[in-house]
Amino acid sequence: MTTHCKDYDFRQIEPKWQTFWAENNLFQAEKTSTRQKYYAMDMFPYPSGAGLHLGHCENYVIPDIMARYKRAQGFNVLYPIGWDAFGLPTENYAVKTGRHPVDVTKENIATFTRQLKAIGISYDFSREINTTHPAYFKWTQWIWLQLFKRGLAYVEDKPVWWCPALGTVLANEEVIDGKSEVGKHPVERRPLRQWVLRITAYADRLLEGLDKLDWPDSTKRMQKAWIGRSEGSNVEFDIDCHDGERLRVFTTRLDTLFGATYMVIAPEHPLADQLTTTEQKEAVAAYAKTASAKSDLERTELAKDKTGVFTGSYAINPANGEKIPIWISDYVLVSYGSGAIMAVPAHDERDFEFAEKFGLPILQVIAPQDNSVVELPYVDKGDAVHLINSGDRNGLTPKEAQQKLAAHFSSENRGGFTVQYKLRDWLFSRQRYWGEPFPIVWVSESDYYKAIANAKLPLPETPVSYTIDGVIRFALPLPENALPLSLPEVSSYEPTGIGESPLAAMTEWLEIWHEPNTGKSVPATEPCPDEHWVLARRESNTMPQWAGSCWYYLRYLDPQNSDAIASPEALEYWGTPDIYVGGAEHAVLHLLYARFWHKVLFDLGVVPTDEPFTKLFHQGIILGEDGEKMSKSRGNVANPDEVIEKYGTDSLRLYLMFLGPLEAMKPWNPRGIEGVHRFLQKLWRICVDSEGNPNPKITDTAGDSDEILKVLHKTIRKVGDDIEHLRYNTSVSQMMILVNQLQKASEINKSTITSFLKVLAPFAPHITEELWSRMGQGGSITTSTWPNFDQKFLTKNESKLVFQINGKYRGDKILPLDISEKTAIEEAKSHIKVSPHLEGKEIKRAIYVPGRILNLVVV
RNA sequence: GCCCGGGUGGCGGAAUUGGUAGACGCAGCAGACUCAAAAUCUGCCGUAGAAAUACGUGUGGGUUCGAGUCCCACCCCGGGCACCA
Repeated sequence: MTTHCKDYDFRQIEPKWQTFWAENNLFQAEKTSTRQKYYAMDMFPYPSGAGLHLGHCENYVIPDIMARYKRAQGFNVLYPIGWDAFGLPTENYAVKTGRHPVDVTKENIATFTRQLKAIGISYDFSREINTTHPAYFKWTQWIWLQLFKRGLAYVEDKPVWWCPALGTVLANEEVIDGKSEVGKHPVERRPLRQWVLRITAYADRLLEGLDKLDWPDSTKRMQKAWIGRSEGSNVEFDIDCHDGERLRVFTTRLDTLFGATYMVIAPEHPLADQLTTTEQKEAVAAYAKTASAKSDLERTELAKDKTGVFTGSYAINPANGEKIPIWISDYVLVSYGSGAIMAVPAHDERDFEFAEKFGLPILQVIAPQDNSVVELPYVDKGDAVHLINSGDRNGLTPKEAQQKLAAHFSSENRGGFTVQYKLRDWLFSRQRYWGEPFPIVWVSESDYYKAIANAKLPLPETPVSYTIDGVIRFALPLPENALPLSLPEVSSYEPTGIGESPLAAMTEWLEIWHEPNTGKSVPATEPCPDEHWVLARRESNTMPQWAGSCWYYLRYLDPQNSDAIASPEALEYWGTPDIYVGGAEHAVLHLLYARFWHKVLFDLGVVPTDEPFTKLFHQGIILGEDGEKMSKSRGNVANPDEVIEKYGTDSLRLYLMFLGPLEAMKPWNPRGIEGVHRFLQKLWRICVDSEGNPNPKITDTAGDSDEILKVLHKTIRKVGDDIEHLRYNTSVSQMMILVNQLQKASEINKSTITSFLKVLAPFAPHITEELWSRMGQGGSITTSTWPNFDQKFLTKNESKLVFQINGKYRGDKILPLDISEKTAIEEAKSHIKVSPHLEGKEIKRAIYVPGRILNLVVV
């Protein structure tokens, strides 16, 4: 079974056991089991051409150790792997090389698979998934259809990032500082027809759900901030000389209404034109033009200086009937609230700045209870302040005033309490080839009604429609049984350069006769096959890369199922991951999107729970030797293949875990790995003599010293405990302490060695398999059970008592735990190092913590 | 600007949550083995000091018999958000 090497030859040992595991399918989860399940998962990789880096290794080793540990604990463990393979880099590479993305993806996956096997990750490869396989994205499309059916998908003209150099649209996250992430080309805003998902309908549930999740606080906070729930009120202002027209604002400070001395609307506000007077037309048009040319970056980060223009119109403050001017400024965002605000310069920093710049009146309406003079803007709103200059509301606290005013306006049909979110609906389409096609076709209004009359389709209550060149088009879903809708073969992945995906040029695929019941199609250039077929145009946009990763944790449960995303039995048994490990960079995007989809699936009755990831862990970043982020340009990149070649993967794994807390940023020290490598060498020599035979000092009959047994059992307990709490670094220390002890021992009982090998196995699975086998143990250490620690070696009846005089350490002594304070003081007095400090002093006070410390306060 | 997280030897990091600061490892020093080197093993390794001892966990204060750990103020580093009314 074993190799025959005399020395620790990891180059022989590691591949040997990797093959053994694969041949014996040791990591396959049982489909059904009476055993308790444990589902470990890491964020599946995007199979790039660059291969694995150390960050990946850390990411995957963390749950691997957990999975191996849980297997040893008797759990039925599911630890799967898949590929998040749609995406721009592959498509760009395909464009550049003229190769098909499918082939490029295949090649990259082969590289990743080889590397993952080389680091000994115990994935169940029989459940491997790939988001670009039609059998997988059939279900991505199916989920999308369910969203569509529930009215959660709609179409909108939205300004998006367009990169002329790349000839494509980019996602927000692909734009950094006004430039494309790839190639650093300038980008600009362009309105394009987009699919949008109504994630805002789930804002409250996404927010509330966070409370019960075992996630890093920082990530929960980020999601909370991203959702940005804000409670306030709507108020509608009448407009002077525009009878019947009202301007609605959202405010969290309704109590300051009397101090609203002007209003501001966003440049894109729908009433902007109407409110602009003839005299102001030119100025407003000029302002709107500059504002729209500004990138988001300029409008937010850089534009500290307020700009704006007067519309010429006035609103009536409903609190006091005052006429107040309506301004246009880009410090008001059209996409939040109603795109208009009431400006209260005395109590809002932004309004204050604007009013100062344009000479608008500033009226203080909130003052401290004692009416002392305060500096403006004054933003306090607690119970220690009250209203002034507010007519009959004077003297109220902000809270009281808000309630009374909201109730008043509500009765007048002029507003009332409401909630706003920062969260925007999710822009869900990309103008790319390499993504999931949308399972809909665009048809005329009459064809739509004709089609739905006889076909059984996942239809929304209100049809989704869109006007192209004055012609209205309706989104007709494909029937579910027509899925998957695959990507057509194209001759070129070259972007069209006109803001459309390469699919838009695939006329044969795009313009079709469509059979609503079956989803069958023929090119529109052919004669219409039958009278109930309709003339249709496919959607040329594709889904973003996030789509496939929104539900992959469900597909792992039952990856071959062709009738459902997974069987109800699998969904019930496996539920959701017990631990999910991945980088913090996905804190709001992937992790929020997946929660949204999961909640929709819960509402549909597809999944039994309403949260996908109950326990989440972010591994830290591995920095370069210089403490900087690893990057090719810095030349500080450590390559895992090279490290494995030099030290073996067990050393790599162990060192990555030993570096420091798993969640911390840690610099890679190429020499540091020698420490853990020596540790494994030492272990090898303890077990194997120079001829390659089992070391004769290990026998079945050897009596271990008390000291060794204590350390062994402490190690068993500590490592188990540390794994459960993801504190692997201190586990490694503890195991080193034990090995240092074992090395000094002249004889060791075999059971001590085998117990220790089991404890080390999750961290260093290859060497432990080899030594397990050389110790004459049968089978695989992978299927052995975790050792129990014996409490009798861990309970102490004596311990070191530390003597302090006035809080300073002066000596210590090993003493029974249960001695009285009096005895302890006697011991201190007779202690050779302690007694001099007591000479001629009076003991004023003694603090005695049995087994720990005796502190004598003397004068 | 706002919200988090963190500052411990030459370095990565431990510290039972208020009880000997520096576990474990890297680097370094000395010794053993060796013709020699590497590897391996043994010992030392916060600063000052011959020692006793004193001083030491970003800075300054405080609470406590006792503070890396708790409280207040400040400095620095990292992350997130950034006109969200």
